[in-house]
This record gives sequence, C-alpha cells and structure tokens, in this order.
Amino acid sequence: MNKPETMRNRASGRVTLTEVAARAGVGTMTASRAINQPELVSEALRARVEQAVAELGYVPNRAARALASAQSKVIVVLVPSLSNAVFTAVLSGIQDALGSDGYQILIGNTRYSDAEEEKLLGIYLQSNPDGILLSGLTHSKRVMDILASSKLPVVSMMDLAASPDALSVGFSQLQAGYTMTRYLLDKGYKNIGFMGAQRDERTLKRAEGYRRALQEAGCYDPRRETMVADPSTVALGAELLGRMLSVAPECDAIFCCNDDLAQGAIFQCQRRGIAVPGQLAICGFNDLPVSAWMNPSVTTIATPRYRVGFEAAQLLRAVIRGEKPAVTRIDLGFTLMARESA
Amino acid sequence: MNKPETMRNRASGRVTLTEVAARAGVGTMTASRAINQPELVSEALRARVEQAVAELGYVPNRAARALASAQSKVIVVLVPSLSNAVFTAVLSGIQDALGSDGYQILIGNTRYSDAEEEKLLGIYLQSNPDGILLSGLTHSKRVMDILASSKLPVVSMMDLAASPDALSVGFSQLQAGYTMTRYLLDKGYKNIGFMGAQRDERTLKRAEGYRRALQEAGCYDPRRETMVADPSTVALGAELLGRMLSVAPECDAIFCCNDDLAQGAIFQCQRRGIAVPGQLAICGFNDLPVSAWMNPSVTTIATPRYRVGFEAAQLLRAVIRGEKPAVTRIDLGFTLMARESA
DNA sequence: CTGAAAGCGCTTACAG
DNA sequence: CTGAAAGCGCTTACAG
Repeated sequence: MNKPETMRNRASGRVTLTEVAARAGVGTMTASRAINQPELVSEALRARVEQAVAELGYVPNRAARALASAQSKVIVVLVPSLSNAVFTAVLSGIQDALGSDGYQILIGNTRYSDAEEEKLLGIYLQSNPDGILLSGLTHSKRVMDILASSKLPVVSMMDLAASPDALSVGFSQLQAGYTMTRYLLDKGYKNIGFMGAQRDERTLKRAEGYRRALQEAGCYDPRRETMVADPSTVALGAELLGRMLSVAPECDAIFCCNDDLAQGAIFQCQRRGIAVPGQLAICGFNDLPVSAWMNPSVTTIATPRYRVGFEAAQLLRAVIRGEKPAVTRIDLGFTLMARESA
Repeated sequence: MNKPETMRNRASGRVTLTEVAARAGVGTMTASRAINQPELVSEALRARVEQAVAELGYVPNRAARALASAQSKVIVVLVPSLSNAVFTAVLSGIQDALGSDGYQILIGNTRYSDAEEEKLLGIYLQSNPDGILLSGLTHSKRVMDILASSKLPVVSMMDLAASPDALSVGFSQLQAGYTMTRYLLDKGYKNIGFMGAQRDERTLKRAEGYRRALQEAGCYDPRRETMVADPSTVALGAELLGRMLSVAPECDAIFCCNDDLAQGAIFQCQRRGIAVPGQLAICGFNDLPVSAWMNPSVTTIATPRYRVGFEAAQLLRAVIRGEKPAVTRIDLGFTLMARESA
C-alpha cells in the first residue's frame, strides 16, 4: 500500500500542494491558483482549498515555487555594518517598504571589505534574486563585473550617482561635509580639524567637502586631518582626539566623520578638562540617538537613513515590476542640527 | 534549430549545470559531484569541470538544489530588534559561526511583537529551513505550535531554559538582575528604583531579580518600579527619570534595565543638576559602547551577546548534523562592571 | 472557471 | 571513478 522506503527518501516529508488539492477534490493547479490568485477562482472552490490548507497545515515550498516560476521574490541587501545604527535604520526602511509584498530580504554584512562584498554577492546570486540594494557607489571591479553580468536591477543607497542611468537614493555626502565645515567657518572657527575612521567611501567624500570648504576659505592644513582605517567607535573618538591635539594643538574645532567619534572626543575633552565648545568645538555626523541628549549636545548632520532604505526599496520594486522610473536619482537631503558642542 | 519561443519561456536564462557538464564533456551528475564533492572525483575531471564553470560563469541555482536535496542550508534567526546593539552583536556571532559553512541566514526582526513573530515564522518556514535560532524562552502559543509541528531543531538565545530538553544559550537574566541589585544594596543604597522598557521577557526577569533582592533585604517598594512598553532609548531614559523622581523622590539609586535608559537618566540628572552618583546612583545593563566612556561612566552588567550568537549557532549546527549535544543549556555568564555612576 | 502535461535545475539512489 | 533515470514541489502555457 505504502510506497517502498526508497521511493520516499527523496521527499521532504512535508504536506504538498498535491495533497491539498486531493483533499479539496480539485486539480493541483487549481489549488495553486486558489492560493496565489484567489480572485481568479470561484468563491466556493477557494473556501474548499483554504480549508484543506488549514486542515493539513500546508506550508508552500518556496524553493519549488522559485524553480518553477523563475522568480525568487528575493531581494539582496548589502550593508557595510550592522553595528552602525545608520544601516540598521536603512534596513528597517527596506523591511517596511518590502515586507508586506512577499519579498524575502537577504541581508549581507560586508564589514567594509571588498573581498567580503564579492563573496557575499556570489553566494546570494545563487538565490537568483530579483534585485539588489547596495550601499554606496564605489565597488571593486569584480563586484561591478558580477553585477553587470547578472543583469539584475541594482539601487545604490546613501549617496547620489553621477550618471542618471544608475539608480541611487541618498544625499550628497560631499555637500554635507561641505555644509558642516561652512557652518564652523561661519561661526568664526579657523583651525578646523577632521577626524575620520573606516576610510569608507562616505567618509572620504565628507572629508573632500571639508577640504573644499577650507581651501575656499584659505585655511586648509593637512596636518589637521586624521584618518584611520579602524571602525568608527566612541573609544576611537577618544583616542583620536588625543592624537589630533598632540599633532595640531592649535585646533579650535573638529569635524568628526561620525557621531560616535564626536561623542568619544567630547568625553575625552571632559576628562582632560577641555571645555566644549569654549576651548574646542566638536561636531559629528549622522545624528545618532545619544547626540541630542548628552551634555553638551552634539552639533551634527541628521541623515535620512530610514527613508533612504524605504525609498530605495520602493524604487527597486518599481523597476522589478518593469516600470521605467521618472526619477533615477532620489535626493533626500540632510539637515544640520546646530546644538551645543559647536 | 533553436527551441521554439514557448519552450524557452520557462527557463531562467542562466547557465545550468547541464551546460557546464556538456562543455566539460561529462554527465550532469558528474559535474555536480565535481563541484560539490570534489574529493570523490579524479583530479583531471575536476579541473575540466572547474574550467567550464569559469568559462561559462556558472552560478548554481540554490532553489533547485534545495528542492532536489530536501535540504535548504537555510537557518532562520528571529531577533526582537535590530536597533538594539545587543542583537546586532548576536547576529555577528551567528554569522561568524555559520558563514563559512554555506549556510544562508534569514534574519527576521520581530519588533518585540508576538504577531510579527508568528508572521515571520510562517513566511520563513516556506524556505524549509534546517533550523531556527530564537530570542528568548517565552513565545506565543501559536509560535510554540508552529515550532512543534515543524519538528525543526530550535535553539533559544539570551536566557537559560528551565528544561534540559530544550536547547538554550545565554545566562540567567534573573540572576543578573539580582546581582546588580545586591551590588547596590552592598554599597549602602536603600531606596532603589527600577526603570524598565519594552516589557519584554528579559526586562521582566531582571525586574524579578531586582524585586527578589530587595524583598530579601526588606526594602522593596512597588512605587519605585517604573515599567513602560515603549522601546528602550536614551530619550525614554531621560523621560522616565523625571517620572520616577516625581513619584518616588526618595530614590537614592536606580537600576535601569538597559544602558540606553541609564545613559538618558544620567544626562537628565546633569541637566537638572543632580549629582551622579552623589545624590542619585544610576546603573544600567548590557554595557553598551558609550557606557564606559561617558562621564560619569556607567556601572552596568556586561553581557556576552556575541558569544551567545556564536555558541547558539554552533549548537544548532551540531544538532542539524545529527549530533546529540552533551550540554543542552550553555551558561555564558555575565560580568558586573563597577564604574563611576553607582 | 478548471485541469492534465511538461518542465524549472538540481541531486539521490542505483548500476556499472 | 562515472553516468542515465527519476523525482523534488511547484507553475507555466495551453486547452477545454
């Protein structure tokens, strides 16, 4: 009566659509339609199939569906960090934009490494994704090649692409760096330093904006620029402040490429008895949660990361559906938050 | 010569194993073996297949593999939050433990919601995962039912299960809450308050430890307990401090269920001119990055979240491989960090 | 509105 | 060490 052991071995042991259909007394593909396109099926039939699903505890097999339909409903997201609150906010935006649409989001953490990005991309491409969300504009040659040969739609997040052919959602990192530096100049600071970590694309662009503003004002001095490859943390901010002050004690203001650096620098000043902003002004970037509350509160650039994720996901979805987006470069801007520290 | 249009329609357009095999002049399944179990194949053959893979740019189709092998190599991870640094550290640990093994990690953010947890579980079960990593011990009846009927191996993270039949990796949240409160009592504080957010399982257990210690010492007063459902943030800590002080101005110490609450409370004290710990001692939980650096530095409990993720993933993998683990309840402990704020 | 047939791209037994 | 056949669980044309 039962199938012989060897015939059962291949099966997953789960309830299949065929069993649901049999129970409902319909064909397999009618059952499929009743579940996936209920509007194309008679009311009574839908009810019968639904009941069979419930009774049997049927769970669709996504792998089978992906294989048969050549559509995975998977979207790959690559972010450089999960410990950075900026990118977890981006992820929230993506989830909110995509979650309800049956998409599965594959999150890859590249840890600011090109090699890791290549590896993750290779692995995630095996899932035959419908589209890709990438952080930043700049990627290794191999990543660009892989992306090109995959022919998949890609949206870049956090910065604005130069070419309107590329899809991007974010704001000008360079502009933001420039704006913050201009703010410090307008406040009368002259010897303005820059502290950067990670050497990632966005930090470098902010530094470029910083440099440009100072050069225009005729007070750029490369001695006042400190850039390290380590990840951005409060501890690093504390350390870099010491380094900066020993190299360039004349600094009257420091622009930190991220808020955690600024927070660490301020804590270090407090320990050393340096008044902020009295003796030294310090500002950050991103407006992380602690910045508005600590004393002194941190002057910074608030960035629309949640919306970046949300809009990027929306844009990608539109392209996947075959729409030709009117705007390919979505500028979400940024906001200078003038507070106590600078 | 070409297949008619209608025959091609179903295909994904990607290079298949069959094409790789043809190019290498071997059978499909030999090609499969050369790729997946190269040690079972002759050196020369492996080289030929490898070359064909490279020339054609072959990317395996994960859905097809999952379907044919009834093994998805997918592991589902459900965390209650991504903005909480505790869980991003857990995720890092999981990735490090699993990443190199070909596992794909499906991350679900339940946002501290039972309904969301049920929904995510239902969706992720469609991917036929090999195992599940869950945060916490307590879940809704529906989640427990779904889990049971899935028959999948499950490891609970962050706390220790009562039963040795369940797999769990973490530490005793209750013990930790007790320990912190004992520390405050030993320092001579009598009117010790508790500030909690989220009302999640772990917060409730820490509160229970707090209560137990105070009851033993004969100085428990429910008026000094403030618990809200909102997510734990610095801003909330600042707000709750105000609330606590208006209800129970006699407080001489406050135990916050999370560091961000403690940080917010301390910032608020600074704004109100309340000396910490002179007039009011404040301590937190989890040892988040800012806590060691701010002034005053925050007395807290350091929790081994990275290792929780790492060990939980290892344990799950062992069970998936069919091993019977010697220890089903892995206690990673916690460390009291006595600093300046209490 | 409903269904039988074919096929998605791979792997599992099995045989040589 | 190597391979032809069957099948995983679903959906896509196509026909009625």
